[in-house]
Amino acid sequence: MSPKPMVRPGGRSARVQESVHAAVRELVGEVGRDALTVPMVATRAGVTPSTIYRRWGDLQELLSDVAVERLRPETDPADLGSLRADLDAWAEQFLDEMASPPGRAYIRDALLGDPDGTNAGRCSAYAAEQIDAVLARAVHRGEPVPESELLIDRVVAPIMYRILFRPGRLDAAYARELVTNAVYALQIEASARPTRAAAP
Amino acid sequence: MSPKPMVRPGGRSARVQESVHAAVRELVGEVGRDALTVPMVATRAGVTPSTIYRRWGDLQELLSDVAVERLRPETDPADLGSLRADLDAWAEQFLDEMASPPGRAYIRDALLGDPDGTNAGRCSAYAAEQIDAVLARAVHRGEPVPESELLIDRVVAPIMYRILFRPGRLDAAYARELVTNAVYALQIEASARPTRAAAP
DNA sequence: GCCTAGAAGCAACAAATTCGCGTTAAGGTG
DNA sequence: CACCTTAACGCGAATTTGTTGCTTCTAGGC
Repeated sequence: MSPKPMVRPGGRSARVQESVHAAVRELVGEVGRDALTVPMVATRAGVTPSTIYRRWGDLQELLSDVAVERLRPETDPADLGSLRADLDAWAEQFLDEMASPPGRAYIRDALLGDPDGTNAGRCSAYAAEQIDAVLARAVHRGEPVPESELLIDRVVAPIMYRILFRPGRLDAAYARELVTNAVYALQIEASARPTRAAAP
Repeated sequence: MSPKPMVRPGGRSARVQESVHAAVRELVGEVGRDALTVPMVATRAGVTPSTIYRRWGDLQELLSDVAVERLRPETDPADLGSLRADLDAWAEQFLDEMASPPGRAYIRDALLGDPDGTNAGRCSAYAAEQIDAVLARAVHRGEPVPESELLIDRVVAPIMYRILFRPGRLDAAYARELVTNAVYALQIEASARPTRAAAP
């Protein structure tokens, strides 16, 4: 389906892939994402359109590819000494990047040209890896930690849902609030199950 | 941008809109969503292609339109006598509909051809309305209720996030779990703080 | 240094999209 | 109720985009 599975790792194929990706990035900056066309990208990349059609199928899958590439976090989450601080910082940065206009565009593109959900899965995996890294450090420090699934449901999901479905704005305070609630749930769980629980 | 904002409410425009929507629904069933083309829809609807291009811009925006129409809930949430029961039932049905293959397809389409987020906003509004209806009934019964924002963050968002980004399955137990946790948070809040009760 | 096969180029073709312009018919007005 | 105004539709030509069969190239294996 996605005609891109195994690009020959080296050689001409790799050069073409890189050249096409670069062309997309340049042209998005120059003429805007909406004015892009496959022939335009092909010309800039110095390849024939049929090459792009054969390898990516259509413009959307190509853009999806490029978008996922850009959504890949390039740095590990900062280590600020405590779970809470790490999560706050990570969530704020995550929200910032994802809710920014280019971030939103990348998310949309990634979902768009993705018939089988591969690219979407990759995006959620990136977030999960970052969270796992933070949790692993906390475990190493001896702190109690929540399930990473809980953090995905309570922090990542609401942010993404609002970005995709709701018009309103998102600020760092919201990210911290989500983290607070998630961690608060942890404290409850840790202290006692029944109705009454200690306040922080 | 979306050339559909003010359709002349009655008369020819309305007939064309209905005819085109119907053509899309029929053809999706007959040839499949991926084989659809604008000229094909136009022929079936008895309209010229340029009409569709002028009014919807492209196939994606048209599909987005049709998808939102289909995502509109057609019935009020059931009244089972308690907040908890109503929420459980609603969440299960919501998950069922959204996570089903056609549901996933509609969600994707709705997001896809939606440059300004109007249609996405409509989707989230549908869910919010349903939840508000459930909450309003609970308030009327004198039950303590959570903010509807909390339910959106804790129940709707995780479901939608998983549908869009994660490969795994979703079952009714997951929906109930989300509701449980959201309502559990309410109990904590209610016991730790004084207020927030009925005021219809 | 050959083979082999996947990938890219080329070119002709088919299909989709855009556009100018004349026509139709909602909805408002006197 | 006849008349106007104008958004929306139809038509067809012009342009652009997407597809396909075949050839040529080259990476990777022997």
